[in-house]
This record gives sequence, structure tokens and C-alpha cells, in this order.
Amino acid sequence: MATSLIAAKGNGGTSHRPHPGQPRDGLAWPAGLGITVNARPGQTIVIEGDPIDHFYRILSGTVRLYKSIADGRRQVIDFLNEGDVFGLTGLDRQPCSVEAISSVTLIRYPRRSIEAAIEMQPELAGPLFELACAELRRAQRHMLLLGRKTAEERIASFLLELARGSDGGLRRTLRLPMSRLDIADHLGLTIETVSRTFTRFRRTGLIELHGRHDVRLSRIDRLRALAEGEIADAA
Amino acid sequence: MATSLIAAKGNGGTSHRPHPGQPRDGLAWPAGLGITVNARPGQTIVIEGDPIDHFYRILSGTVRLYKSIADGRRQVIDFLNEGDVFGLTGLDRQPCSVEAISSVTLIRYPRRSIEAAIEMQPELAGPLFELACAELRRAQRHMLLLGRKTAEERIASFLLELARGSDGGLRRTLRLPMSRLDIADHLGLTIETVSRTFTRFRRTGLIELHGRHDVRLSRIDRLRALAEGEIADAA
DNA sequence: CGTTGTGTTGACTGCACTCAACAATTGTGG
DNA sequence: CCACAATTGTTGAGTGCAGTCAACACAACG
Repeated sequence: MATSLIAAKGNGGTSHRPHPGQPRDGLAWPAGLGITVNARPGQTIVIEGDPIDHFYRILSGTVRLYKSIADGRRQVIDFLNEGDVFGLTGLDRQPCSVEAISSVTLIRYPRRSIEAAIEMQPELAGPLFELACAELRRAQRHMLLLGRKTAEERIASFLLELARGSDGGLRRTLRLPMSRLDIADHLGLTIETVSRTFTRFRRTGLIELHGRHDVRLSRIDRLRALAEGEIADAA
Repeated sequence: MATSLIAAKGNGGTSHRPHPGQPRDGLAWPAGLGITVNARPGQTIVIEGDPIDHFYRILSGTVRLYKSIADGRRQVIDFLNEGDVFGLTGLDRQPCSVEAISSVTLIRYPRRSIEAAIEMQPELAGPLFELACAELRRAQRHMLLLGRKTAEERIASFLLELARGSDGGLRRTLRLPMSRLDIADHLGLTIETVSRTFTRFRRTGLIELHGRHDVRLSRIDRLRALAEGEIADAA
């Protein structure tokens, strides 16, 4: 079988062992087959269109997954963090490029070893299928955002998405490791619009900005109302 | 295991037997468990947020899969045709609504029976995983379209996507069973912009329109250039 | 401490949206 | 089968939200 997982959010994110070949997320990866790789901020890990040889799991740091067009326009598909996986798409070439945003440590598995493992133990495919479906649901929500939401609604949705912890809870403070350009390219906006919207949210008391990369969500209720497209009334 | 396939394009589309419980796309569905259901144009088959009891396979006709916001804004996630499947998302509620566009015939499987079948034969999950990944790749391409392409580029991409046959080939003539509103809500545009763009394509000789629902792609080369974001020069 | 990259703010523009009228097509009842 | 109504699609005029261009502010870094 040729597997083809592209990218998926793990539902945990606290496996700090150097080579966690043990089960996690119900996924029993072959132990000892992966090697640890480091990437500096901005470094390219995977290039869209390249043949696929490896499969990656992020141990620490953040990467951006994106597609781009000839003239340089870019759509950031997703940001992946510790515990997330990407890069296994059997039949095709890489559908997305991947670059490190912060310093990143990841484990690289040979593609063949993963495919072989699944061939040996077909029950491995179940959790993989779950991951792919979860990622698909995220993608569908993002399509609604890109196709039909206003700039303010996009930023509010983005902040709430980031605030959603691995346990399902909602953090009130969060860190944005990515640049304004990354955010803009993720939300289908420009850096100026992202910046202006952050400022407006700050002025209206929806958020606090501490430095460029730390946000506190002061009014989660109103952010959620905005994200869902309800009319924003005075408060 | 709780499976959670949302929607997926089959890669065939010519199974006309009333109850094709036989393997197709490598998927061996339990024979005899599904019942045939018909839906008139406009009829709702699944409502976003409802609990999930069934899993569907389309025998004939076209449906639209969409998400919507409180104020009525709508994002059509995908159009599904004969051979495509949708509706199996184990843990959650329905992430999308589904409505018939044309008269539709489908097979409805009880969710439990599918889950049981996968539990019995774990190797069924492999092809399901493949389907989910293929759908994910489509979703990623559509995110690029929604986030970063102009109206003309979106329409060109849409026509080429529809023209892509199940065998990988490119049809020159194709039928659009959906309305302009459906197209607009799929591409993140308005009906007026869709209409104007079709007209412009007709005037510049890119396409021919025969009635409202039949299109012939006269200049596939230029459509493809447009879709990929290359500069449209005079021709 | 200067240099460079990143973020913010302002002024103006333009592409797609809105509002509106009209045309074509489909559906329905006489 | 035709007349009418309802729905869907097209075209035009004007608007506005987010984009573009440009200047400035701030932070990170050597």
C-alpha cells in the first residue's frame, strides 16, 4: 500500500524523548528507524513538487506548510508544532513546501519503513485515517474562513484556533511564533491588513499585545462572536 | 475504532449496479447492508451539526457539500458525483450539510456496520486513508485558490478541475449541473462576478457557452496559464 | 551603534461587491 | 399548447473593503 498522509495535528504534544518510537496518539511508529534533524529559522525542509522520501514528526518548534504560485503569491496551509507530523504522500510529489519558523527539531523516518510497517500491521492505518480526517475538518473550516469571512472575522478565528489547547481547553494567553507575513498568507490577507486589525482589536479591548509575538485574549466572548460572523455591537 | 471520513472523490464512477457491495476503488463494502435512497433537486440529505448515523455513496446525480454561518453566508466545500462517498465522521457531528443539486440516487449504509467491518478487517482502513489524503490534497489546492487567486484565476481553475476526468484526462466539453450561486459560493465570489467572468471568457474565446449548463473549453492552454497565475497576454 | 528586517500607520486605489434593472429559462395552470 | 409567474442568469452603475504604495517606528543582531 502507498500511504499518503500530508500533514496532521497530533492531539498531544509532550513527547520529549529523543527517539519516541513508542506508541503515541495510538500510533506505534517503528522504533529506532528515525533520525533526529535540526533546522534553523527560515530553513526549507521540504519543497513542493519534490519526490517524497521521508516522513517527519516535529519534536519542538514550529513550521509553516505552504503552496505558492509562479509570481510569488503564497498560501500558508497550516502551522505545525511539537507532536504534529507531515510529509508522507505515497503516490505523488510533495503537495506543499515546509519551512522552519523557529528553530526546529524533528525526527525523519524513511518513507519505505513506514509503508512497510503499515503493510505488516494493517491496523496502523486506522489512526492514520483518523488524523487525516481531523486535518480535513480543519481544512474545511479554513475554506469557510478564506471564502466567506471578513478580515476581522479571519483574525478572530485565527486567534481562537491558536488558543485551542491540545486538551480542548482555551488558553487566554498565546504566543505567535510566526511573522505578520505568515499570518497574512495563512488568512488570505496582506500584512498591512493583519497589522491594522490587530491594532483595532487592541484599541477596542479585545486583545492585549505584549511585544510582537505575545497576545492575551481579553474578551474571548466577543472574539468568538466575531469569528462566528455575528454582528459586532458596541460594548 | 471510530472512523471519520467526511467526503471523498472515488476515482472511478461507473458502478451502475443497484447495490454495489462488491469491491470498488479497492474498497470492499459490506454487501447487502446499504439501502437505496432518492433525493429531489434541492433536497437536504445531511445537516451540519446533526449526529452522524449513516454513510453515503452516490450512485447518480450531483450533491453540494457546504458549511454556513449564522447570517446565511455559505461556503460550498465540494461538489460530489457518481462514485463519491460522504458522511462518515465517527467522533463528531456532521461538519457539513449536504444537498442534492440534481436528482440523486444514493446508497445509505448504517454507520455501525461500516465501523464494525473496519474493526473486523483492519486492512479496509488503508484505502480509506488514501481517499482522505486525496481529498485533503484537493482541499489544499482549493485553499490556495480561495486565499490568493483572482476571480478569473478561480473560474479558470474551477473549469479545469471539473474537466479533469476520472482517468486523469481532460475533457473539452463539460456540464455544470450546479447554479451560478453554487459556483459563487464554492469559489468565494458573488453570482455577478461569476457571470461576468464567464461572459468575458466567452468574449475572449476561452470558452463557448451552450445554454447555462454546458461549456466547451476552447483554449485549454490559456485557461491553464490563467489558473496557474501566469500573466494573461493578448492572443 | 548603525544596519537590517519586521511591524505600524497613513493616503489613495482598485477589484470585487452591492444595488438595481432587465433578459432568459423553467415551471405551472388554464 | 400557450400565458403567466417564478426562478435564474446577465448587464450596468456606483460603492467599499481590503490592497497598494510609501513613510516611519521599532526590534533584533552583528
